[in-house]
Amino acid sequence: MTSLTEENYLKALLNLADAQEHVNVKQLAQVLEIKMPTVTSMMKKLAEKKLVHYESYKPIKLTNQGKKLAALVIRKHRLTEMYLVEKMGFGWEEVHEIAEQVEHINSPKFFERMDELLGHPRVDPHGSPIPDHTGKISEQDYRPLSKGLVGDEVKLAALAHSSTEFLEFLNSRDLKLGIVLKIISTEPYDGSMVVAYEKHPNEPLSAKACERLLVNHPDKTS
Amino acid sequence: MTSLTEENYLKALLNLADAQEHVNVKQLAQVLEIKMPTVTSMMKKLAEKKLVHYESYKPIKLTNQGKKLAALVIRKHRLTEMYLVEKMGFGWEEVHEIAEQVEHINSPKFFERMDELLGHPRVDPHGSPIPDHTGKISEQDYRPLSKGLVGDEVKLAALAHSSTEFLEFLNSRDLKLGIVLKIISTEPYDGSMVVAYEKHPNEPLSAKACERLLVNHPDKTS
DNA sequence: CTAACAAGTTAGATGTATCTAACAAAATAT
DNA sequence: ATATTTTGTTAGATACATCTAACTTGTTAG
Repeated sequence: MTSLTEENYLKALLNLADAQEHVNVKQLAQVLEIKMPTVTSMMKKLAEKKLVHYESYKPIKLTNQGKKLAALVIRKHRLTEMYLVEKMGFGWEEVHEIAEQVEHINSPKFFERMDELLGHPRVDPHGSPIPDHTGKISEQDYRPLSKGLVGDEVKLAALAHSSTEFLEFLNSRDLKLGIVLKIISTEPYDGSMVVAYEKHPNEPLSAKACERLLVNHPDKTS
Repeated sequence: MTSLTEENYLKALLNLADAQEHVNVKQLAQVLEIKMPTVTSMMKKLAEKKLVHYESYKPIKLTNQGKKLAALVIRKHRLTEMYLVEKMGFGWEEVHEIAEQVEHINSPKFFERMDELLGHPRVDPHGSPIPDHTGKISEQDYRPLSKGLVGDEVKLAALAHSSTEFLEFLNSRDLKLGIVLKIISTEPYDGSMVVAYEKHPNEPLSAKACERLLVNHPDKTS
C-alpha cells in the first residue's frame, strides 16, 4: 500500500526524471516543499518497499515498480484534468489544483469511467501523454518552438510547463493546442520570436515562452 | 482548518444525531471503526476548536459551527453521489464509496460546478436532502412504508439506510425512487407487507425493508 | 591542494491519529 | 443497595510525516 504522501514522492520523482538525468535530494525537497532530511528518511522507506534505488549521497532512481506506480498516479491526474476541461467546462489553467487532489482517490472504476466517457484520450489538456492502465507512457517527439526557423509552420502540440501564469498568458494571446503557428522572425540576440496564427498576424513571444511551447509539423497526427 | 479525520468525526456526529437524540462515545467509535480512547481524545480536540460540546461522561453534541462544517461535508458527499449517478452513469449502490473520498476535496468551484451541471438538485440518489452552501438542511416529512395501511398509495421518496446490500435488494425488485406503491396487504404478525407497483402486482416486503422505505403521498412534490 | 561552500545525513524533537492496558464512573440487574 | 456489567477515561506506546541543529561528505574555486 502506498500512502498519499508516498504517491507524491513517486510522482515528483517521475516528473523530475522526465526532465533530467539525475534526481537529487535537494531537488525533491524543493518540488515537494519539504526539508532535505525529510526526503532522506522517506527515500529509505521507499527503498525498503523496492520503489526507489537509493544509496547515501548517490542520485535517486525509481525502480520499475516505482515507475509504474508513479505513472498510474499521473494517469489519474491527467485523466482528471481532461475530464474537468472536457466534461465540466473548466479552463486548462484551473484544473491542476483539483486534479492534484482527485489523483489520490482509490477507485479503479471511477477513473475507468472517466476514461470511457472521454473516449480514451491519449493526452491531457496541456498535451502531456496519459499513461495507459499498465503504467506505460507513450513517447512524444515534440520540439520547442524556439528550435524553429523563420518561415516554419508548426502545430502547437503541448506545453513543457503548465504553471497557472503561463496558461493565463497563453489564454490572453488566444494560444491553444492545435493551432498552427508561422514563424515570422527570430531575434538571435535574446531568443525571442514573432509568430502569426489565426487572428494574430504579428505576435511577439519571449525566448522563455518559445522554449515552453512544444510543436510538431502540422501534418503529424498528434 | 479541519483535517480529513476531523471531518469524518463531524460527519459521523451529524449522521448519528439525525437518527437519535444522544450520541455517545461508543457509538462514534463503532461507526468510525476506531477504539473508544481515540474518540475521547478527538472530542477534547474538537471541543477546543469549538466544534463540539463535550464534557466527560456526558453525551456529545455538535456546536452550531460543528453542525455547519459537518453539513458542508455532507453537501459535498451528496452532490458527488448525484453527479456520479446522473452524469457518469453509476448505479446508486456504487456511489457511496467513491463519494466518501471525493467529499474531502477542497475546491469550492469543483462542487459549485457539479451543483450547476446537476441543476441544483435538492436530494441525492437515495432521497437524502443536499444541504445548501450555508449548511442548512431542508426538513423532510417522509414516513416509513411500514406505517402505511392497506389500500394506501404512496410514492417512494427516500431510503432510511443506504447499505449496498439494501440497494442491491431494491435493484433486484425494480424499486426506484419516485415509483408509486399500493399496499395490498399487511401482516400484523411480523410487520411484513405485500405491495403492488409497475410490473410487480404482488411483491412481498419484510418488515425491515418496509421500515427503510420512506414514502409520502403521491401528489406531494418531493 | 586545501579552504570554503553546497549537498546530504544523523540525531533527536514535534504533532497527529491511532492503539492497549488499567482504572473510574454510570447504568443495570438481582 | 450493592454487585455486575457497560461505558468512558487516563496513561503510556507506536507509526507516520515532518522539523531543526549539528555533523559529514562531496564539489568547486582560488
